[in-house]
Amino acid sequence: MLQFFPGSCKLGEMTTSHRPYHHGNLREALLRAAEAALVNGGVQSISLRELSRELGVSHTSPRRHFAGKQALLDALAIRGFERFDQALSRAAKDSGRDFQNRLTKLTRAYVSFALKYPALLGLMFEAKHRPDAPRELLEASEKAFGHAPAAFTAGQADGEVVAGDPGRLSLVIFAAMQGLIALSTKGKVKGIPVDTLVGEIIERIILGLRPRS
Amino acid sequence: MLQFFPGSCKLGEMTTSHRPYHHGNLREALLRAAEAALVNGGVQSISLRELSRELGVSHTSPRRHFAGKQALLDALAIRGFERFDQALSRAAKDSGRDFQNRLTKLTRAYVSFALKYPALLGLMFEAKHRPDAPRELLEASEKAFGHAPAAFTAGQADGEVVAGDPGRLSLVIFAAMQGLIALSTKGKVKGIPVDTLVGEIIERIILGLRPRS
DNA sequence: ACCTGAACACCGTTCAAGT
DNA sequence: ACCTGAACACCGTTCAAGT
Repeated sequence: MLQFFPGSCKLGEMTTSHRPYHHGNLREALLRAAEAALVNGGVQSISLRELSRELGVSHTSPRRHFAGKQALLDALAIRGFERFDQALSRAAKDSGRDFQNRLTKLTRAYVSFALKYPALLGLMFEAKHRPDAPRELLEASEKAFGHAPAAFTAGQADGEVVAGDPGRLSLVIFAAMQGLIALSTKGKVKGIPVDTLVGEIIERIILGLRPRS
Repeated sequence: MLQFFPGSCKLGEMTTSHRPYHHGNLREALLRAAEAALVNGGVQSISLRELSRELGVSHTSPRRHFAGKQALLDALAIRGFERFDQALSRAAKDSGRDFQNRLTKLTRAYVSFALKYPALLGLMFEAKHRPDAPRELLEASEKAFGHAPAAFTAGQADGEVVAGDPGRLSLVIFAAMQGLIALSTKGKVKGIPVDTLVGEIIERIILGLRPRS
């Protein structure tokens, strides 16, 4: 499954041979192929040799772009966190200032991401929890996970949420969603669509977060 | 690291050779060695050949006890669910009838298990979510996850919990805990001990579960 | 029954060599 | 710079053979 990458051949770098010496953008191609393998057969199915074969390149070529297999997996995770951050940014932007609405939008974006890229999300968490996770990965993760606390800060300003550290309060909702996703298989838990459960859980938790009148 | 297993040599099965032909209880030994490897280096580090080497047995011997590597991992997961179920059973038994207390005990047992056997819990979930997971594994999982719904049923009878399907309501708390564990590394989230967070989250969620007066 | 050794088709990683 | 082929030390799985 060969693919074209827009702008992968820089000006003046065209080669005349039928099988070009340079792949053009091997790094990008490897990441795409690796994600495809991840989706199809899980992390276990990602093999540098197999990826190289698919891309018509020697099995040692990936070494030019990634220090090893783990480095490729980390790069995949970083891209995942960036994509995750974009999805949450959009959700936060599209929602109004109303706390419950904003939290619901944010949460649905989270769950939607998890259902769209389950294997990738698993890889992301695994990578993040590795003791020698690279700094860039941790930064990307922290950026993405900063959206919920921001919503809680706004909610407190509007008197919709009890006082307390926003990061700590938002943990409740994020943890619940993360767990719901972990417990679910293919968008359902015990036959109930996750989307339905999301609404229920948010309502329950928000009731617990409201200031006591 | 050789170990003795009580009762591993059945009566009359003793062999006189220095290096016995029969291992005695290879299945059990493999499972123990596999769990040790899991704890030390993760699922990736479990190798049938390496385990065989450790146990002084040929690398094809595991085949007599497990259909393949996946079967060994599944067996490990089933044992994990059984151990998990025992821990939750004990917690439910030791707690009184008070809903919040019982739920807290149950939840702490869950979190405690997760912190004690993080790699095993990961393996358990992974195994459970595999499309071709064996029936025995799913049964063990369902048994362990039945304790929380039971607590909710009791809570409803005492007027402590809103009406609704217990399994569905308990999902909130189980999901939150599962997620908290997933987000945490080594018992802490952002430097805050998970044990502290458990109490906070349970309180918040229980407020949301109380019937509106 | 239970275990073995050789064989097969894979891995990731290293390294001297090529353009 | 970027890529290659051979080599090394591993895998899981299969299979005919041994006791």
